[in-house]
Amino acid sequence: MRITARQIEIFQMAFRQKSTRKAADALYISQPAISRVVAELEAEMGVPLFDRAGRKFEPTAAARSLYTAVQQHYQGLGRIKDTAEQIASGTGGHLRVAAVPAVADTRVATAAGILMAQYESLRIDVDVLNEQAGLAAMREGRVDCAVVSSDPGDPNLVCTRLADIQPTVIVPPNDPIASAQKISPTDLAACPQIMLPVDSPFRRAVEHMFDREGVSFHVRAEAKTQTALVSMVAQGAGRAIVDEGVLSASKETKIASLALTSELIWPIRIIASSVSHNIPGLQRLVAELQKT
Amino acid sequence: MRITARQIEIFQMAFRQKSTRKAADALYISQPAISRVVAELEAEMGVPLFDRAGRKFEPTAAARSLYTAVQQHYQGLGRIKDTAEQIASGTGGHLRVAAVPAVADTRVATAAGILMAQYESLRIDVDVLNEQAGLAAMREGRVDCAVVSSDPGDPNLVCTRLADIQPTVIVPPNDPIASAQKISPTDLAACPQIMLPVDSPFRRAVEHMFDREGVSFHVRAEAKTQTALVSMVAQGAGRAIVDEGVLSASKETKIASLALTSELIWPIRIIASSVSHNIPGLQRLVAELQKT
DNA sequence: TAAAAATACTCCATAGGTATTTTAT
DNA sequence: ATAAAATACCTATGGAGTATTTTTA
Repeated sequence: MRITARQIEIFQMAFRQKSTRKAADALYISQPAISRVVAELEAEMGVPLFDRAGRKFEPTAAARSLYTAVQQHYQGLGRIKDTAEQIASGTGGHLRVAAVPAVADTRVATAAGILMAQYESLRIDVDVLNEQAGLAAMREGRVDCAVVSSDPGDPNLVCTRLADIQPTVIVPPNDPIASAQKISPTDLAACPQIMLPVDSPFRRAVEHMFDREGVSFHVRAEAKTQTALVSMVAQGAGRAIVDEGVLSASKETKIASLALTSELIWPIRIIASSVSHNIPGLQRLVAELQKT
Repeated sequence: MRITARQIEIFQMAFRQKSTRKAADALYISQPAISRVVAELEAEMGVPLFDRAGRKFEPTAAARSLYTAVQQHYQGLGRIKDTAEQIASGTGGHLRVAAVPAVADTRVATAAGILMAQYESLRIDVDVLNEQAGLAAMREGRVDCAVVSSDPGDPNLVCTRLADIQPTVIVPPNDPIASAQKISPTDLAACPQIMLPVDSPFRRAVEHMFDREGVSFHVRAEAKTQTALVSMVAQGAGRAIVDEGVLSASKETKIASLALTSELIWPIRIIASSVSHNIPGLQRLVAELQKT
């Protein structure tokens, strides 16, 4: 038995209208087309679907049964079309993002949250992976894009630079330097720092700054994410350098923030395959990340 | 956006196989056909679905999103085809039957029960309507067939005669005649009868028998269905003439049954429009009713 | 006789095929 | 050099149209 989508659509309308003429008008096709397709379907099933006694066109019991089944099981291509349109507009679908610890739970999570709040049927999973792991996950197809710091320079990958991170020093409120506006790396290094793990590019950027200034520092503790860093500082565990963005993301009040006198440039980039890059959902995410 | 069922089917396979070649083999069509249809779908959506870096053919994030949606919302025509096959074989669908009181809750209900037990997806609704009401319901399309006694002789209707009802006299066990084998209408009329309503053809058949024998009878009570008749007799309320079939259908033990010395011929027929008559589900019902 | 469905035919859009080219292992 | 995908081109099926016939209210 060979049943086509068109046959079902025409059958549905014929059943509802109980007339080939009306069904034809409703579907903007000719009356003989309805006649033909319904006859075809009947021949295919070997069962009469309409009773053409006189000039009537009444559904039989078989037609009612079929119609019920069609209503239950066949939303047709309508749903698919809707979903396809959402995917095409970037307002639907499922994106998997890898992000380095420095931004995963702040900028990326915020952007993902904003988009998901805005678009009901959009899903964005954020995975916290360091730079190498993130790029590896992308190549293995486990994520669709990766937010990292350095440009891998792979011609197959599209690399978009987002707003640079603005580093801020955070200290507990009772810290002697809490009331200052700015702080130099030398002053900062007087106390041990709470830092991200050594494999974090942001950690390396911080280390590089201290090196440049000829200042040595001590590690008080390590935390895996920026928010963990903030929590530790809020508990009075010590000082840390974080992305400015984390302060707006966290509701923590028991911290003071100061600017650094020395420049600490740490770019963030989003990497995707040149093909995936064109996917509207991803473009929306990039746009959202660039707003900050 | 114009998406066809074929595009979705081909996309599904291409996604699963991650290869145009393998998808082509799986669908028994040529490789270029896959290439073309996938390219078409991408053009239609304006979104790349596969990453053809090198000679790879890897689904993009958009493709995964679309595939998930397709899996969730599109069983395609498969389900419809299955249902259509069930309707075509008479093992599925929905039949609405009108039946006169004499047989509704006995023969018809039994046949419907047997078929529904046998075929999970077959539904048979039985409505108890007298002859005129049943035929009217059929003409108005409220039922698909009617089980009645007389042949309406309408050329648009197909009338199939089922096995005639075998009338039996039922009496309470303590009735003086309970131990007899046969009973004459005259003996029967000595006590008042419990009967079906006057509009029942079976009631008229019984009345006709008494008339023919020149015997007058009294009505002790009226009951709407055969099983109600049986219950009343079992409680000792009096005697009744019923269809033999009701005895096998009811589990009532507190009754005795006797044959009649006089003939009481009461045919039953099933009526359907000449078109509905060809519906396999109905034919199965007729076959089941004829077994008795 | 008018309205509804069926039939006869014609056409063309497209799904699919074959042959070939391109590209990356 | 080979395997995979894309491209070019051709064909045939069937979906849909117009014109017409049949049938019954």
